[in-house]
Amino acid sequence: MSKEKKTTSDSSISRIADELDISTRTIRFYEEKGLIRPRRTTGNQRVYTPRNKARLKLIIRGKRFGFSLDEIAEMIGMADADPNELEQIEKSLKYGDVKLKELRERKKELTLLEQDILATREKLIKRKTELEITGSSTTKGEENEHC
Amino acid sequence: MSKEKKTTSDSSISRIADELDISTRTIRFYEEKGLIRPRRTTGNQRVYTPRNKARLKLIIRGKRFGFSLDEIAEMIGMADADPNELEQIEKSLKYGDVKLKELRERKKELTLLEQDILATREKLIKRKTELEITGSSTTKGEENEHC
DNA sequence: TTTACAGCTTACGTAAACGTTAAGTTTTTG
DNA sequence: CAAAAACTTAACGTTTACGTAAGCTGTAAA
Repeated sequence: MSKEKKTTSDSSISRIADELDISTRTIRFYEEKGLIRPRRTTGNQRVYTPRNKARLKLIIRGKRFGFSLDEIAEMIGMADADPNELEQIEKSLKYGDVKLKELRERKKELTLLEQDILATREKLIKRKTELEITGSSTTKGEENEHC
Repeated sequence: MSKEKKTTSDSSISRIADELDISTRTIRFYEEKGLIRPRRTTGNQRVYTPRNKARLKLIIRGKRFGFSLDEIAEMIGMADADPNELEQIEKSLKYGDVKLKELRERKKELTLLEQDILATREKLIKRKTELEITGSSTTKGEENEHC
């Protein structure tokens, strides 16, 4: 009976773009790639539900970890994938598991990267202190290698 | 007195490429960008020390987190930056700190992403179970939205 | 020594992920 | 109701991060 829900929280593409700090072009691009599929008004303009917005956030988050859009698509499921197809569900599940593993791998690497940066930091500070103490005439040798 | 060290562990570009599972082109490209600067033989061929190799690993690791090569360069320091320049050191330190913060931010988001995928997983499993129980005639309504 | 392979530089090609007009439609607002 | 703001599709432009091929040189093995 109540088919049209003016949920108020639904918003236009530019509002969403503002809120998520991305361009409208980017949002449309993600739609082109099949990552989202917002409803349209009678005038063919895009309408985004909070659900759609959450999905966009998810995409953005995935991107920050170096995943390509294609990878993200497979991770969170294409917007036009039929959720009634068992086969499709199985596939998504399997892919999700693989990605979870990858994700945890990266979690470890993240720590390693952090340590690398910290190590570089230490060396820089040491070198800095050296320079500050010895004044400025310490051009010993021609060792041109550093971290 | 002993200037030339044939450290045996030093290796050619193709060996390194193999070991790190990247192309020689990629390695040369990183050099073009100023990220590494290996020594050369008298015949002008590139020689990579373990140190150089470690640096490459670091670059690769950074890339896996969606950092651009330019960002990585600033994070770990350009290969041709003069380490005697105090100003340069200060700059690198500051940038490193910024990146450390970013990195920790991402660490948190990584967990969020993980949870998102787990949530999707749960829903998929639920849906799957539903489908398996009801046989195949559950086209209730036209709810065409999903995670 | 010769030959074949690995490496070097130079340079054009390409895919991904948008940016940027352009030209027309819809919706909002004075 | 008409102007202005927001939206639409379409298409070409741009940057990043390499791929690939050409043409030459150095180097290891027969």
